[in-house]
Amino acid sequence: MDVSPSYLSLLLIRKWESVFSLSEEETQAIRDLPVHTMVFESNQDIVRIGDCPLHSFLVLKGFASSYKLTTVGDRQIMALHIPGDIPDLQNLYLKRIDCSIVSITPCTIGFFQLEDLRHICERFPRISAAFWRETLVDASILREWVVNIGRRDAYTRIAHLLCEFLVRLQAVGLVENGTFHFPITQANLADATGISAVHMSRALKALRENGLIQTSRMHLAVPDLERLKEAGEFDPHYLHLEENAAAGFFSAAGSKATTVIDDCRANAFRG
Amino acid sequence: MDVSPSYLSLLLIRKWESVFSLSEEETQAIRDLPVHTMVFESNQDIVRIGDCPLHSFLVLKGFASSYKLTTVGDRQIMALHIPGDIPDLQNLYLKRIDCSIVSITPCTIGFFQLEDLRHICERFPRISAAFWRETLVDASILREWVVNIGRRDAYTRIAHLLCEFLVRLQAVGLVENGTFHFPITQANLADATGISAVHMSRALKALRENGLIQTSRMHLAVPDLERLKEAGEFDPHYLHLEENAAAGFFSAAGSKATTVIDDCRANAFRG
DNA sequence: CGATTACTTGAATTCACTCAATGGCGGTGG
DNA sequence: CCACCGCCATTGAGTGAATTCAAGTAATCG
Repeated sequence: MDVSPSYLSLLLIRKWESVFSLSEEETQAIRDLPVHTMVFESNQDIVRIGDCPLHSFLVLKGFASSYKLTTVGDRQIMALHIPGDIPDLQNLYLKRIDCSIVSITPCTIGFFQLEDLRHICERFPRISAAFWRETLVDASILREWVVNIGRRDAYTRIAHLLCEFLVRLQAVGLVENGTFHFPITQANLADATGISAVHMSRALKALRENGLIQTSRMHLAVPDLERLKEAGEFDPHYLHLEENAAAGFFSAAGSKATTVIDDCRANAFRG
Repeated sequence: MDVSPSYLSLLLIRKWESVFSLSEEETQAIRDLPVHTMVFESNQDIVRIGDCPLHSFLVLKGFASSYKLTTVGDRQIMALHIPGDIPDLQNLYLKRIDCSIVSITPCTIGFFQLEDLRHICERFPRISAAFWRETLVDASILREWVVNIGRRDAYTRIAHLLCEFLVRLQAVGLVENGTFHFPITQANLADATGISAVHMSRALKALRENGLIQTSRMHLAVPDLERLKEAGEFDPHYLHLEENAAAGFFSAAGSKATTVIDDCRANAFRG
């Protein structure tokens, strides 16, 4: 599949209009953002810790993760990125990249210049706020991860992570009947939850035996989301979805707001 | 001690000028931000999870922490806040507060209206960027916390936390000869590192016996920071300090940049 | 001075880890 | 088409780090 640059902007616009209704001029500015598409294999570093960033990128297809290595060589994943995410948006105003980002499945990535983005943010406060908000939601997810890893046992922790993943995928239309494409190894899940790969296998088995999940090679099914939420102590508030009322941040909002381009949604991510 | 509103703005200005050099107009806008000062006892909630925020606040004196409770009642602290921090800046563009913030020592707090802040950010892109950057650094710290809690053992984890605390305090001039005011209970430290209070006691003892730290009731001394850094696998890059070069984000920077008001620094926080 | 809170220490337990071996699946190449 | 290799997942056994429970000490405060 090929992905046109203009399609990229649709993704961004769609994502935000639930929160900020953008004017014609604003959406046009986003459309004009030059984007360069690239495809990655699994397990390829997209950006590396310590580098000085000139670009940022949007995930169009596939999953990626942010991670760091300890001096002992252990790996910790601190974020999972799904289509529609801008995993390294934080680099917009940070000089050095503080964590590496790697594709965990084959990925289609849209790169753009940070400088271009900074210019847009300077000119359009509302777009700036929309991007800013993205990074704030990411931080909120990180806070929940700290709680999850710090205070919940492996079983609960994994249930929580899977709930989060499902709900986020749902928000971009990648879940059907509680089932979604899930080509993520147990080793990756272990690195994301701070447990060992062996224990991950055992805990997943327990979740399976309790009927909370069904796993196949490439897919994961959640027959009863409510039960999984309960098992994972999952409360979706921290994801800050469905906050359309937040549009009120700019009460005297600009000119004519664009209507959503809805049909870009469903077909978008599915391969 | 009393803290004048104008003093608050000095704090902010000082903090940022190392990264963004602000124009007269911009510093004035910050000075004009109406601020309301308030004093809190230890262990008082300053903001509560679930509320809809209208204000944000700056820590002027004392320490605070962001936390959440699990359904079992366990507590996890996901951020420690020191003077100069704006702990809930994330609420600027999030509708609901996703974690509570509590004073862990007596605190002097400066409140301001989020609406006022949004207006400033709309008018001054560089101020917006400066605030934004604050939230990005907070997120970077959260990522490191995920690594710390997820992949390091208790001993290393605590050493790391103490290093971070020391380095951050150093940046606002609150450390003398490796010694700083540290009226934080072991229970709080335990909640911040995701271990039990009992184990915290044991691990601190080990750190003491290895000569890495000296504890007294209200103070903590680090005789050899390099050794503690090594023990904690601590690399300060993630704090994104000393990035003055980042001023280059706005190459065609505005009018005449203000000079630092240096003397506001040392006397500021000390009680 | 008694009450409360913070810290320490010991003992037993448990959750999760490491090490190690095995089984399954998918791709590759003879 | 089958044999082989590599990756991933599983399972068992033994270990270990951190937990809970419990008791006791030290410091602080009204």
